[in-house]
Amino acid sequence: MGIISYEKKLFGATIYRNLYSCSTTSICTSTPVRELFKESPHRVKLHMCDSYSKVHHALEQESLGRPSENIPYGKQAKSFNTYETVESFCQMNSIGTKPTKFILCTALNSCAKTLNWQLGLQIHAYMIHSGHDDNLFLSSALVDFYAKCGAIMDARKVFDEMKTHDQVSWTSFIAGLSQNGQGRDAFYMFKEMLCTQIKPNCLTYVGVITACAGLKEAFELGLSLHSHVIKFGFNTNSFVGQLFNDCYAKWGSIDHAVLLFDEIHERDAILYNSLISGYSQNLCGKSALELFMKMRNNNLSPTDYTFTSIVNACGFLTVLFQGKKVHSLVIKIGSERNVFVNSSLIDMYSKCGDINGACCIFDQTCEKNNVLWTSMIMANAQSGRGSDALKLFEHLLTEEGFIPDHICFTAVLTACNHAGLCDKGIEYFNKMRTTYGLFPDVVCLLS
DNA sequence: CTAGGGTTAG
Repeated sequence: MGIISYEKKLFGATIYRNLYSCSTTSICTSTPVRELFKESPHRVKLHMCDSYSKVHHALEQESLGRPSENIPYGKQAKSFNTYETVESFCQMNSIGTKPTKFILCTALNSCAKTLNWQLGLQIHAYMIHSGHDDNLFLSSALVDFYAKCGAIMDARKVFDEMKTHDQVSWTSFIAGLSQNGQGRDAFYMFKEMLCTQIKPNCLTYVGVITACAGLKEAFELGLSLHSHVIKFGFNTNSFVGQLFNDCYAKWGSIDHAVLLFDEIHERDAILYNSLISGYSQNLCGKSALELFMKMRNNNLSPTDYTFTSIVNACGFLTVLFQGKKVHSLVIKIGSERNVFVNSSLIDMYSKCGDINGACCIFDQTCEKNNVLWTSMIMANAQSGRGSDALKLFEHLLTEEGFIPDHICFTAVLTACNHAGLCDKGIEYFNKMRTTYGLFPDVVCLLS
């Protein structure tokens, strides 16, 4: 891993920076910008820039790409605006206009949404350079930016260095911790916030509930949070209601989830998706299908999320006719390229015994990933095509740089079992530990 | 004139 150095200019400020590789891991281990400003030859230096033409060129080479086609339909318009914001900002920069704190705030917000790490860093640099770094709005936006880019340590540093905190900065940081898998810390920060004068609002609750949903002792914490929410009257907020709905479904209390669902009167597609997924994950396929019909009767258009869960339910119920009907709707709505939907479809077709249907979906999917590949290996394995499954697996290893996980090995071992290739199975079982560092339980081999 | 939120697959 070599050291890559780069030079960036923004509004007359030049940043020199050394990075260990430009992969996303550098984001997590990055040095906070403020540190980089210390005068040191190998660190960042700030001085006046004489050529603005270089700026635009440098920025063009960065991650200012267009949003990919995978962005969910509903979010696309918003996302384009965000990209346009970044572009206008860069144009402003190239003609030498100085940005105001309002513009910086909007641009930083767009950087957070589009994960534009390089530009966000430069804005932070400019904030320090121009004395905007104690602005509450900008600091909150910065906390959000770092957290969204996965640099939670940097987010914490910005948060800690703020002179005063308000509702938004607390909420941004709590949400950031939660999004970075530090649910426990998010919960502690929430408790700390309750000790201050700043009162939480519904967005704060969204952050802390999401955090709590991923924890081991979630149920206990969730119940106390829920009573807290009811006490302060936030239970009528549809976001908060939906999250609890989701939590109860995740914890297996599907009855609780249904009660909550009935209490919410303004039901949007996401709320339906959430309960349909809850039914599907709790193996209540029939209820999932019924709710799906209800959703359609209410003129709510199904999304990729809906299809993924409902196809899953069809697979569980092994209702091929229903499954095919949903599949045609998938094509009609235009979700046939979504990798989540297609993994579910492959699984559904194979569970219903239609291996050719599964193969068709697999062949038609342009952007494949580990889960989709594993679905296809499993589909072959369970349809008695053990050797096809292994052929696919070997092809992926040699041609596609595929790194299998333990679920994939379960599929491979199932294939060996069905094809009667006991020796091969033991060979893979050993490879699992030696080559991939996966520690299987013996059940894997026995299956 | 500027900031923060929810749902999906093997």
